[in-house]
Amino acid sequence: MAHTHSHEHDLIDLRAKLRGKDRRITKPREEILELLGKEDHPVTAKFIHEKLSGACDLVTVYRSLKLLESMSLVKRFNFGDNTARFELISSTDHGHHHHLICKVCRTVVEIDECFDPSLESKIAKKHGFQNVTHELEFFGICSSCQTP
Amino acid sequence: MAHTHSHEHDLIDLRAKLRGKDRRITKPREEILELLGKEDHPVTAKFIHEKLSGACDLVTVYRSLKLLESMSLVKRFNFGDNTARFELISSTDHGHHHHLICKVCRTVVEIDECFDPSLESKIAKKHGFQNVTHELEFFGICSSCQTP
DNA sequence: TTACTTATTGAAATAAACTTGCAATTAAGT
DNA sequence: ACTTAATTGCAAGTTTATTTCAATAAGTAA
Repeated sequence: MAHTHSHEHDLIDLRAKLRGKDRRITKPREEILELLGKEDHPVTAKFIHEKLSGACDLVTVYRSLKLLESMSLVKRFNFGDNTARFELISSTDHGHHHHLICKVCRTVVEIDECFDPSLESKIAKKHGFQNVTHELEFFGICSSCQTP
Repeated sequence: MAHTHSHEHDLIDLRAKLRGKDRRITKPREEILELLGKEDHPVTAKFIHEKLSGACDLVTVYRSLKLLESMSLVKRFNFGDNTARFELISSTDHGHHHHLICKVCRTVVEIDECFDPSLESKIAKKHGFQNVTHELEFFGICSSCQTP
């Protein structure tokens, strides 16, 4: 999904959001954003660090991702393996979409479909919650991993 | 959901599933199952260990939970905080249900509702996946934590 | 019951993901 | 260019979970 909008635009976003906030545009932040712009699926902090091969410390990757997440430029996903994965938030879906993950080879497919939003408002109303969102991931066995 | 069936029944399940499998019924396994039978929401391994206060080692809790999960007696959930939570699988929903979690106080509500299963089969078919399941959790702000 | 076999446990060490403290660095305003 | 404070790198520390291995105990058979 990340590839659906240019990373020039992400950098503009970054600059706009940082301006007048006692925050700075730094090389690591730009590089991480640029890398995420080229990835089609959520990636781990470790992956980013390795891809950037020494451009910055792993600690800086963690810190930058946390900042970018707090600025709604990046979204954190959880595929149930105790490792956070990060994806650029696209302007088309505002970061709200899901994934289909192969339980065998861990291949990831981006999913556009979602259930009807009325389910969410129904649940919110029933339990007196506000600002209800959801995290949804699908798991299965991809065609390559199916035993005939 | 766990409280919807008696833990006597879980122990029968445990014995039945372990029988003739080179596996043994042990005190830690029985105690963990019994404890889970009393909990209404998923709990962490650490929580179980503390509640059992020295009855067994934390390592044994991890190992037992893994075994119970592999025997489909217990289900693992992920609330996005990099800590696995475990819940007894009830006979009514076979462990398939979801949660609504308050982002502020982390209160958990068990949710019976789910979206139409046709979405899942549609996604499976579209991408050539088999045995597609999903993990879904809702997040929001509970009535107590809403600022007026 | 007792003896035997081996699954299971506890304790310590290890692994992996992530965070924190602090001195050195560097972005950005004047 | 100078100054200030946000940011980085490095080392050390946390937290969650796994592995190794000798000691223990569950199940079986005599």
